[in-house]
Amino acid sequence: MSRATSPEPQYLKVKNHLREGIASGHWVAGDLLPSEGALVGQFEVSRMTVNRALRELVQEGLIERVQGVGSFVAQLHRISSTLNVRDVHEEIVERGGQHEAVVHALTRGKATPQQAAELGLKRGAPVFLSLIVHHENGVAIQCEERAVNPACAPDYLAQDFTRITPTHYLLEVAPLSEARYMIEAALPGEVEARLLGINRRDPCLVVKRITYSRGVAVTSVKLTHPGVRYQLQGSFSA
Amino acid sequence: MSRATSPEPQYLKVKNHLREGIASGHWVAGDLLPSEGALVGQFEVSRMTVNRALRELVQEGLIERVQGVGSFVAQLHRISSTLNVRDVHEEIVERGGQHEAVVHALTRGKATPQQAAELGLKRGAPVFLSLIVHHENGVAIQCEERAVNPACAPDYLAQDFTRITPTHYLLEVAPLSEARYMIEAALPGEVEARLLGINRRDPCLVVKRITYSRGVAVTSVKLTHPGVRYQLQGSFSA
DNA sequence: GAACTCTACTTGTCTATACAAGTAAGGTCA
DNA sequence: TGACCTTACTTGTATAGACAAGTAGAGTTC
Repeated sequence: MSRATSPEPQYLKVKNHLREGIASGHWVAGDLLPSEGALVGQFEVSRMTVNRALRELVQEGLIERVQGVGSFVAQLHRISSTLNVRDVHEEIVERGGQHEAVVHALTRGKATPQQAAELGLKRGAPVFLSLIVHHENGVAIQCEERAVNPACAPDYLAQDFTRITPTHYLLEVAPLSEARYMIEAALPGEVEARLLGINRRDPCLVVKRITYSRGVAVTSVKLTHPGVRYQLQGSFSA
Repeated sequence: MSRATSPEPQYLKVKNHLREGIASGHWVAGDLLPSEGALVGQFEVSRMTVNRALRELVQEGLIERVQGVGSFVAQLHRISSTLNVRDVHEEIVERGGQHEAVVHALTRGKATPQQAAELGLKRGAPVFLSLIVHHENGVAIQCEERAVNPACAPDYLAQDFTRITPTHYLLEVAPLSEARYMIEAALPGEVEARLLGINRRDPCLVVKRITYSRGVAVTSVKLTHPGVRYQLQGSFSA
């Protein structure tokens, strides 16, 4: 091998050795892996280096370790992956498309019982509401219905959401600490169908999300996408 | 508990200090964080300990580091989360429900062009096909249409899929190394509608997934769920 | 002004060592 | 047999020091 590229760090050698052994089936789920001491001897590196490799494999979910016992190949019976629920603006721009947002409503309202429950407010308490449709190259691809906790974003109603998305603005105002989401297929309501320019019998992919900042619910949002024009997709490697 | 809790490790103190500073907005996205040397002085620990804290924060996506420059608060403008695409059996059992699988087809067939492309086979090459409907407490909640690469699971057709799910079996036979998935809303085909006992106008949540083992495509599957009875959901904290 | 060098500071990796804490197995003793 | 102790081995954490590699800015030279 030429020395042009920087040499692979030692801890990566150990890590890759174990990763390949697991991927190839040399060790299968539940198997006991070599101890740190054994790997130190095999690779002639210090224990800290081996330890780093093993710790990172734990963080990646590939192995499990038990103090006093050993390291084992993790059970991989759940397929877990990173799904990015992205800011629609970034997503469109990344695809090379043109993003346009149309603000259909931006008002103060009273919390419905559901909104109150989601945001941790009292029924009828004031909330900020927005209804925005996002277009990609002129085609509507997302209807965004949002309720915002006024305490977290007092200036929400003064923003120009044709220039910055609510997602983006809220992440700046209230740092994200936690989120809950739900994905389902549903038929659009009358409003959504009209705004998206689709038939009421066309299936839609609906993402509902509540985001929290420092334990306080900031906003709940319902994103409705025409099923034929929008897919969530991703990939991962374990 | 009468026993005193073990003292918090030093690296966690550093980590939590930074995490709280970011969560509270003391540092916002893009800000320069204290250098390793500064944290060493502040916490009176060794540089390796500080380094571990910072490396783990990188792996968690909270900060970014540039050699020779410094450590910065990461831009958190994409909400990223771990979505578990679970084995339907585990999922139902965990909810306390009763799982039943009905095998409607389990045969050898010839790869359609799409199946061939997905599995990396030639058009018309032999593939194993299965069509299974999963019920929860007697109600159909998932229609599983699967094509399997015979080279990866030669005994696929001999399995009893009323006792073990294909997902579970295939994960045992071919260790998972990579997966691609796609989630969309769509109307069911005639077969899916009949098997799920729903109307052809009822929206469905469709998950398509191709899984790989050691770089070889093992199986492609289309999971159709009645929109009204099934949701993907999850949560995460950053 | 432009190109260059030097320096200070940063992160990236690695070592040798140390002690703590948890587990398992074997031996001892009542 | 059963309770206890010892021992060997494992992982978890922490240290002080070292060198490599990358960056930015100040100063120097042309």
